[in-house]
Amino acid sequence: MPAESARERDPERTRAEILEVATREFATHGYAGARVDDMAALMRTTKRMIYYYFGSKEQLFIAVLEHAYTAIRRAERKVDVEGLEPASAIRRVAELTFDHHESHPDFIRLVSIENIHRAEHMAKSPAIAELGSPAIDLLAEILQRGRADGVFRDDVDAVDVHMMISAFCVFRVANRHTFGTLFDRDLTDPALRERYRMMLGDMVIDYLSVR
Amino acid sequence: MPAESARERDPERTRAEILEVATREFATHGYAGARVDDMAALMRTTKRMIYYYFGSKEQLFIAVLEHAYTAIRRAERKVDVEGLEPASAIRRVAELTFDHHESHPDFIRLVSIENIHRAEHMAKSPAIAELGSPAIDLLAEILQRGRADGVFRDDVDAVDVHMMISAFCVFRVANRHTFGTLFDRDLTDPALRERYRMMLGDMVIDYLSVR
Amino acid sequence: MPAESARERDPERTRAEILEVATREFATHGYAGARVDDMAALMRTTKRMIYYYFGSKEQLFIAVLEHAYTAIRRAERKVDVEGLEPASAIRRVAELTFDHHESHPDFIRLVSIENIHRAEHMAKSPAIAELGSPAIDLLAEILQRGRADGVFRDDVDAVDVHMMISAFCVFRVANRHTFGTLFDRDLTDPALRERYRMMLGDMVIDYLSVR
Amino acid sequence: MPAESARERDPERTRAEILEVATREFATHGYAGARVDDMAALMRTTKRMIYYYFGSKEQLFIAVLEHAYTAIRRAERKVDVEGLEPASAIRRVAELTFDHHESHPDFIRLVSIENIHRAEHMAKSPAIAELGSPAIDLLAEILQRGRADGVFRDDVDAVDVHMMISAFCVFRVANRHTFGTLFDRDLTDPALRERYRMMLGDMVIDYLSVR
DNA sequence: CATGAATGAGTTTTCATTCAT
DNA sequence: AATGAATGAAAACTCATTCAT
Repeated sequence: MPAESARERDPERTRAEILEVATREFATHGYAGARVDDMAALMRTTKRMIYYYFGSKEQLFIAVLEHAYTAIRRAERKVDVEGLEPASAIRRVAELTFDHHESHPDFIRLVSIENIHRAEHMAKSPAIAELGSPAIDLLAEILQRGRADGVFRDDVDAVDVHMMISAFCVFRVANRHTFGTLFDRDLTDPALRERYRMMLGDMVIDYLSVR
Repeated sequence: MPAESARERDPERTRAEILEVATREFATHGYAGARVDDMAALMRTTKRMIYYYFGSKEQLFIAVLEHAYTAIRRAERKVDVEGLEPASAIRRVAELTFDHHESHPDFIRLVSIENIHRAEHMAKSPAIAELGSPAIDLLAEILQRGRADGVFRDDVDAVDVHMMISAFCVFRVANRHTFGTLFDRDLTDPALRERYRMMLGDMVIDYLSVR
Repeated sequence: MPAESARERDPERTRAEILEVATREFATHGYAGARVDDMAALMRTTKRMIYYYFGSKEQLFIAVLEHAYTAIRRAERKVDVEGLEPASAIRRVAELTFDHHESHPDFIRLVSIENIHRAEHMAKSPAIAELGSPAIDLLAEILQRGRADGVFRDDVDAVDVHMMISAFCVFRVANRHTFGTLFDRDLTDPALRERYRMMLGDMVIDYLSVR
Repeated sequence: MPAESARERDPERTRAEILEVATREFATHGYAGARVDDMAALMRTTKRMIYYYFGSKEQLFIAVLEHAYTAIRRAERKVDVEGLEPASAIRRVAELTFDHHESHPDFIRLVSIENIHRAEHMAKSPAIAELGSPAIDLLAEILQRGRADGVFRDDVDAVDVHMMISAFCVFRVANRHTFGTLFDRDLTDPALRERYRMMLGDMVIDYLSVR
């Protein structure tokens, strides 16, 4: 067994640390604004390792995106709406998205950044495409139930609902800085969290429900 | 009639051209990713003039933000909801935002970019703060009317409604690339435009209306 | 009589103002460090005038030097040592230099700056050469008297004495910053002025006097 | 034996070479007048390395100052006046300063330059402050001996004497260009060196000695 | 696996000077 | 006599990436 030196000899852990630091740096400064040197300075390993494991700044960014999307897809797969009536089920899916974005602001920022770059990096990642979209599948299923029950309108599909939910959740986190500056309201103020969480659910349900 | 020489003597025009090209470049590549050299190459004037008029890349970006926000605030001030009942008035405000974002994708991108930078540039611009928020004022007025008529719920304020509207409009444009890649739906497809425009109005009205 | 516009129509005064501002800026920042733009910003007239009157940054600097040297030579010509015995006369010349340097720190700085540039600008100015050196002439005369009286040593000439005096006076002002930082003594502290003034006189007289 | 390749792998040597070239360039052209590009052109390494090792032009200049002051302080610590009577000891210290300045004109120029900048760079260097002032300590000790012997006046301290010595030595080197131009005497002419060296000693001793 | 040193090509910024009016 | 706009050349500084060990 090798001596426990300061320098890692654990490839998995080294890779994970690079990914973690890179996620933070890309999310904080954007793709072009992030510095490979700065990342290296924040690691126990050296800059050379970033290239050793990931090849280039761009590939590192792609890996960061893959990692972030894998996490949210995993969370989506865990939602359990069994036994819930359609409206409550939709609300639960919406709240899961709300909560995930609340607790993963870096993910939101990475998505904004990737949109600035027209999703060009994501397009290079087969891994992300392969993740599928559990939330869409789930929403589709709930919508169908709701329509069968006659409680949901039938001119809207799962992708639309997902868009509506995401728009609300993403905006609250992604645009909080300009919004807060312009309208003097911190959308992520913990004191307002429950209120916005409920507003989201109401908004989606009110829209979907046949009156 | 003056010859169209390389050497302009029209400061207003020079300034305006710089601002126009800079808006495009910043919107396209982000703050860090935009290149002052590239901007210069796209102008009739030279890079030196950018510094002559704006002092630095950062101040240029601030000027670009000011210009963009001035435009949307001006549009907001022009909305006329006189004679409309509250629900229709709200819908009109929502549609104005929808239309402005539809026709100013660069503005949306600049806002995303500025959020990546935590609104730090905007904070340095007194001009933006002084623009006020005509949309908020207008929404507040309509909401009050609606509540007086007993048709709107009373646990939501103008800033909330503005957020709800903006979230939908901004997301559709700002996140269309990742959304399109992941869910295979182009949110800005002209064929879908009317549908989303109506969805937005319905969403806001359904949410606001007392049942 | 022309209207009293903000813009000068008094060439002499414009020239004088440029020279005054330029002296300050060159003295403050050095030759390379001084900025033509900054000078212009500190004037009532514009940058173009600097070129109109002086042709270039270098010629402006030369004019500044000429102006400064003219002033000290004029002061030197005014010293009156008639009726004073040699030692007192020498002391008076030394004190004149001391006082002039005390009250013209910008001159000292310009001289330091010109030495950094190996006196290359001064060499281009016939005007400075034509000023002569009243102090040297005066010192030569006093030295001769002193030697004739048998009170002064005879292995030293006027240029040496001038050097000795200048070294003391110039160093005190020119090197006060590094000296003050390193040895925690402000050589230009007004409280120490009389002391150093006397030290200078004693030093020169003690050295010159035959024991 | 390693080949003399363009790509050095000897950081100590690289750093030393940068410092050496930078000293020359700053001393020759002043702080603002020195060009980082020019320095790079004079090295085996590239401009990028200057920033790699020193971070900025200013920090490079500070390092140059530190290096220069370290050298003179080291020389001062080596003076040995044991067994010498006070007057001879003082003379030896003065001559050491004279000789060091004679052989380090770049140092003198750097000090002039730093004074043009009001010692602002030096102030940022803790290293320089920590060097202490061996010459002052030594002079203090000799002065005390001389006063105890009744041969030295007692109204002058070590800092004053150091100033007097430095003024003479520094002026001769620092101001030789303007002085030479104006009075047609090259103060650093080798033929005059012994004469000025003796003049300095005489000057200090004559001044200090009780008659 | 791991590393500190090194680098070419670019990136922002500055500056003395000149032009058209 | 005077001016605001304009500029080419150069300056400081940065960055992703690679090399020798």
